[in-house]
Amino acid sequence: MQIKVPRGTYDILPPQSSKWHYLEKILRETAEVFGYREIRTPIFEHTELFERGVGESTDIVSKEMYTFADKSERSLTLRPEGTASCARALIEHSAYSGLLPVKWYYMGPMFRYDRPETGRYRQFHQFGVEAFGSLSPYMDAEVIILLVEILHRLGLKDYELHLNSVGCPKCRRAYREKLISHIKPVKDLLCPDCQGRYEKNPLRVLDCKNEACHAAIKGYPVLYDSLCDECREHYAEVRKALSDNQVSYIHDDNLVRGLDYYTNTAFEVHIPGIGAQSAVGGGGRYNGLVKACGGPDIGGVGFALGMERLLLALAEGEEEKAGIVDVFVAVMDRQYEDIGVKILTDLRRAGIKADKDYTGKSPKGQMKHADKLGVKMAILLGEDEVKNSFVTVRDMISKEQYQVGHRELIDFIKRHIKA
RNA sequence: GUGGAUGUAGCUCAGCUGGUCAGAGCACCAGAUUGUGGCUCUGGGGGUCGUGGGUUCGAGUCCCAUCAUCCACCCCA
Repeated sequence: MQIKVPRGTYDILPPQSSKWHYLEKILRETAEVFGYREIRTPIFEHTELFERGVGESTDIVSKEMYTFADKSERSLTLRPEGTASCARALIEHSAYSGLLPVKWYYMGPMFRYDRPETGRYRQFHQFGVEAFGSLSPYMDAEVIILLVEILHRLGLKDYELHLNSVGCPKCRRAYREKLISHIKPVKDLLCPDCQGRYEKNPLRVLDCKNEACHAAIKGYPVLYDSLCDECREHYAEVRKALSDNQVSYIHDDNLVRGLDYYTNTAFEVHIPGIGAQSAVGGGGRYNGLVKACGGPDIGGVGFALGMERLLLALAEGEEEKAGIVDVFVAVMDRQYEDIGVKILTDLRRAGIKADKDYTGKSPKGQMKHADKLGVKMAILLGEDEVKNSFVTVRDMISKEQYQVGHRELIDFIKRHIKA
C-alpha cells in the first residue's frame, strides 16, 4: 500500500508555496508596523498547559487534542492554538517584568483532531498576536484594527467583523444564573448537545444552530444586559475606538467564544464564500489567563487567523506569474556543457537567478525548457561562441540576440534584467 | 462523533443496464531535414480502475469492509 499523508494534513508544493510566502510576508510586515515582534514556541507542550490555559470544558481540550506520552511517560500535546504557549513563555521568561505591554506575534502549525473538510485540517496554520499587560480598551481596539488592516492589505474587503462582550467573571456569573433559570423550564426541549451544554456551559446553548433549540429558549436574557458598569464602559470604549478608526463591526449578542479564559471583548471575522468554515479569525481579551497559568494577574488581548482560510479567500485573486529564474544557459553542443556550468556559476554568484538543463535535452528542448521557466534571457553557447570567446544572449521576449564577451556578461545581464 | 455523496493515467474527467472499457483533454518526452522557445502537426512514456475481500464463466461496472476526499450537523482557524 502506498503511503499517503495522514488524514487532515496536506503538502504545500510549488507554486502554492509562493502564495504562502506572500501571505506570511503581509502578516509579518503588518504586525511589525503595529509594533509586534515574533515569538516562536515549541510545537508541543505539557498537556496540562492546554487543559488549564484553554479550558477543560472546551471542545478543543475535551475532544480535539493530539495528546501522547513520550518515552518518559510525560503527557505531551501538539499545540491546538497559540495563546496558551505565549502565556507560558511570558511567565517562564518573566517577560512581563520589562516594558509593558508585551506585544508578540506568532505563526505556524497547530493541531486539532477534528473532521477535515474544506478550510479545516488537522494540521493547520495560524497567525496570531498577543498583547499582555494592558487593560486599556484601546489595546483591544488596536488588535482589532491590526486584524482589519491585515485583511485590507490582503485585498479582502468582503468580511464581517462580529463583536461582543462576554464580561468579567462577576457579571458572567450573574448572567449565567439568569440564563439557567430561563432555560431550566424548557430544558427537555433542547437537542441532546444542548442538554449537555446546559450542564457544562449554558452560554454555549445560545449559538446552537438547531431551530428547535432557538425556539425553545426564545426571549432568553442577553449577556449585554448583565454586564457590570465597568465591563459595559470598557465595551463602549472599544466600540467608540473602532468607530473612530473607521472599523465597522456588527454587535452580536450570540457571539460566545469557546475558550474559557476570554473576558470582555470577543470578536470573530467571517468571510462568506469560502465554504462552511467561514471564520477566518477570532480573538478577544483574556484577563484571567496569565494568572490561571501561574503568572501575575495581568490581562491580555489577542487574536488568531486561520492561514488556510485566508488563502482560500485569496484564491480568487491574482496569480503570480513571475519567472522562476531570469536566465537560462543553453548549450548547443554537449561538449561545451562544462563552460556552460562555469557561466551559470558566475551568474549565480553575482546574484542572478539562473538555471540550465540537466537532462540532456537537445538545443531545441533546452529552449523549450527556458520558455517554460519564464526566463527573460537565454544564454546560448555553441561552437562559434566558444571559438571566439563570447556568448549569445537572446532576449526571449523581443527575440533580439546579442554577442557579449565573457567579461561584460554579468553587467550586460544585470542591465538587461532591469530594463 | 452522526448522516450523505464520491474515489478511473501527474491533473480534469468519459466509461449506459457486468463480457475489445482500460479511454479523452491537459501536462510530460521525442520528432516535423540536423545551433534556438512560445502556434500547429505526428509519435511516445505513464494507470494492479483508492485498498482488501466476496458474488459470477467473467467486475471500474454488483455486494461487504476499509481508507481518503467532499457536503451537512457539531465546532471552530
